[in-house]
Amino acid sequence: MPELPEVEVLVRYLEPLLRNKTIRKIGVRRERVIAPTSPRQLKSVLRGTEFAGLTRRGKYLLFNLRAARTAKPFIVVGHLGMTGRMYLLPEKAELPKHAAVVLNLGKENFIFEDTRYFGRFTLDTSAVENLGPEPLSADFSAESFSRGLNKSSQPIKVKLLDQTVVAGVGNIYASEALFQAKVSPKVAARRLKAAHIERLRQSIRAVLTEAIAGGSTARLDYEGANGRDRLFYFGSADISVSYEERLRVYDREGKPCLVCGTPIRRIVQAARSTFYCPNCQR
DNA sequence: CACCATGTTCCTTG
DNA sequence: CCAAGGAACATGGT
Repeated sequence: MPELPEVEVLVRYLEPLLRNKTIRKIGVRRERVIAPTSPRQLKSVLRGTEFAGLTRRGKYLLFNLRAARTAKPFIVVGHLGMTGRMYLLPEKAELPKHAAVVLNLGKENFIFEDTRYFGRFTLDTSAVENLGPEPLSADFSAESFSRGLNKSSQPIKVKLLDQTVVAGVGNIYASEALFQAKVSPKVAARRLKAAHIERLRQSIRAVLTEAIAGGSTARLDYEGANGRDRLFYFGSADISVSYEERLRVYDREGKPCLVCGTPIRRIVQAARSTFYCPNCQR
């Protein structure tokens, strides 16, 4: 699931479901995802606390909690890694195979499921402190973006994945933004002209904004153990258009560019796939 | 068996 | 100390 738009959609979906609920029991089924917090530490800190709110920073979820008695606020940092999901299930429902953390809220359980266990649900907030500006905020200015790029010899596509330059862009939307801006993924970040940087900045914003409006990309529904779908589509988000259809270049190797018809190319940069149109992006 | 996957961190090298 | 490149993490799909 995880780039900024998917996390944003998830946060909006979960926030009203969690607000004011009390954590009664904490189950840690995979210690790696809470590291460096220990299971006993997590349990002693979380037990009896209430969800005060849920926000997002880059691809991270920030669970704002307050101790019931003292009302002392603190934060749990969540991250979905590559395959993480978060949702509620009835207390009696069978837990999914890869449930990493389970919080009992009374009649329902909050589930953090992650097949690859690359995600996080931890008291350690250090990862969030090194993030660059939020791409949809005024902090992500032309000056800030230029500063983030102008010293780097790395290809711009690779640099867009650097979360200290701008927070929340991942492998899919990096290709999408470059395609929309008509910027080659291969050009060294420091070689980009001001006009290109500005076009790319606007495209990053547009692509992320559109994806949030689209509701979600990867599906947020959970397939129950018995094969029945438990739907986790949210609100009035329009899901009539599929994930693949909303992406204009990602995963379209060999298919015609939607602008000029040239076959889309796939290359590997920093061990990740990049998709681009060799004609439009130069 | 081979290769691919929405991410981050750690280690090495220069 | 910094930048860059690559491996590692862990599981599943095709």
